[in-house]
Parts: sequence; C-alpha cells; structure tokens
Amino acid sequence: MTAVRREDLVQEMQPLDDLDRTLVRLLAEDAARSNKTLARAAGVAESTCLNRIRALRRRGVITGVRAEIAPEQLGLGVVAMVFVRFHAQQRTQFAQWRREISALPGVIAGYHLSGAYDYLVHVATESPDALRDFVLDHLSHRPGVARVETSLVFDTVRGPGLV
Amino acid sequence: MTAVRREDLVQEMQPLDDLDRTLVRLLAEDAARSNKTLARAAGVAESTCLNRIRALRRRGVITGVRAEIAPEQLGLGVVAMVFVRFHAQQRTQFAQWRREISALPGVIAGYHLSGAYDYLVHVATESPDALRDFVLDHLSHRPGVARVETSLVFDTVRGPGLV
DNA sequence: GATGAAAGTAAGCGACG
DNA sequence: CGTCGCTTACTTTCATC
Repeated sequence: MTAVRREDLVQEMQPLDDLDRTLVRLLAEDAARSNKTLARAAGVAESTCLNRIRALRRRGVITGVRAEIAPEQLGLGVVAMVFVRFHAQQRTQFAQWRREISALPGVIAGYHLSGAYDYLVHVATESPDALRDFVLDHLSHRPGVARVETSLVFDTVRGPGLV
Repeated sequence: MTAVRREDLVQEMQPLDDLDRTLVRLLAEDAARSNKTLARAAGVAESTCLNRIRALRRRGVITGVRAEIAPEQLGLGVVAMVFVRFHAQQRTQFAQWRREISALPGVIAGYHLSGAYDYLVHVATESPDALRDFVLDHLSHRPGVARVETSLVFDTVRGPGLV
C-alpha cells in the first residue's frame, strides 16, 4: 500500500493569472471577508470573484479555510518543536508514522525533513509536564525512533506567505 | 521601545465552556461554513452561535481566518526549515529580527526557540537556487547570526490542533 | 471568461420569554 | 440563552456580451 500524496490528486498546474494571485494573497491574509468585499478589493464583479475562488479550490490551490487559534487561550500555553531522528526508515513505516503523528492531541503540524533530524513535530501542550508526557508517551519510545530533542517555542510570527 | 506582544493585549483568560470549545474546533477545521451551518453543527441557535464567535474573536481566542494555500501550486515547490543560531542576542535586536524575518518573501512563519538553535524560519521558494539565495541574502550574513542550517521539507501534515 | 441585475439566503438587531 | 420578526446585506444564478 502506498500513501496517497496531495500531488497525485491535483490537476496539472495551470499557471495562475494576476487575478488569481491577487485573490490568493487577499484570502491568505484574511479569508473572513465577504465575496462582495473581496470582489471590490480585487476590482472585479462579484460573480467573477466567486467563480475564480471556486476554480482555485477545485484546482487545489486553496486547500481549506481555517480559523487561527491562539493556543495559550485554549489552555495550551506551552508550545514546542520536537526533533526526531529515525533509524533507517522504510517508506511503509513512514506512511504510518505520518498518520499517527497527525492524530496526536495537541499536534499542530508534522514535517518530514532532510538533514540532521528526520522529522519535526510542532506541538502545543498545557504545561511543561504535559509536554514531557507527550514526548515520552508518543515519541521517544516509538519503534524506529533513534533520538528526540525538544525545543520550546518562545515566540511565533507569521509571514506574508501561505499555509 | 518595547515590542507589544499579543499577551499584553488579550483579556484575562476566562475559561472556555463546552460550546466555545466546540465552535473553536469546528472553525479550526473549516472556517468557510456559514453561521447557520455552524449553529446547526454545534446544536445551538444562530444568534447564540454568532455571539459566541464574536466573543471568541474579542477575547483573542480566534486571531484570524486564513485560506490555506498549497505552496507548490503557487510555483513555490521548495519548502524548507532554516535553523539559525545567534550570537548573544539582545532583546531590542530580537524585536527587529522578528519584524524583518516576518516580512521576507516566501516566509511562512518564524519561531524563536530554546535549545541548540535560536530561531527557525519556515520558508517556501520556487527552486533550490531561490532557496540558496534566500538563505545567503537574507539570513547568513545578517549581523548577529552565528550559524545557519537548512533542511528541506519533504512532507507536511497538519494535526487536529490549531494555528 | 466577465458582467449586471434578479431571485434566493443569510446576517444582524431588538425585544421578549 | 433561545425565539420571533424584521431589515439589511450578501450570495448565487443566469441571460447576455
């Protein structure tokens, strides 16, 4: 069994025109604005705006719309990056790892990396104790894990970018 | 001059009740649904739903709504994590660093960390060449930077979590 | 493809239970 | 909090260019 990757599902990459790019940029900044407001900001008719956005979703350019939550306001005031080094890892094992990590409570994201560490887990917990438990219970003693290193996140800033 | 941090602006942390938590979870998954749909999913009246969501915004629990974009569909197919170690860094310098990093093109997020590296920059570029240029032009030769290490991101998965 | 106007829905608000 | 009723505003469709 092979993991289904996003690239396989997505249409061939038609280039985006200026309007597409404008809409993407506006929506990446603030997706709460109404279609009407958005259309005015982009200088097109509302119906055009709506059609473009639907197309962007269909083509897989816009993958979702999410509310951004402040973890500390949810009682998850301890945010960390956990670096993981694997023993030689096989593809099938990785697919399972990916699935399991993404389902763990408090996990914000997981990244498969090149370099000194193989995997990075971005996680939010309610306390240092809970962070320790998370690392020990869910990461350290997992088969295939050679080494784990935990860094606290003191401050987060988002770029102009995407995702 | 001191940087204004989000914590300073936010009200005292009133505990969230079950409804608040449900709404936060639903909106973190998909913030594109209408208030009406959301109210039905949460099992409350539309007016209640609307009031709660506004309160969550006011209290700083929901900090924004963003469209999630697939970087490779924007021509930014090379995603990386760049680890940065500082020379002894002063608070004022850090405030400036934070501001500058967050404005660089392609930057998805920046994280101030404890541990072996002081800072982590999550970035998307259009090619390996562009990544090299980004690192050399914007990070390596910046004053205060002692060492930079770059890891490619092979795969990203999002958790059930937040942000 | 884009447009503007018409028909269909939802949001927002106040008063009340 | 939930409901009702109402006004305003937005979304969505469709004929047309």
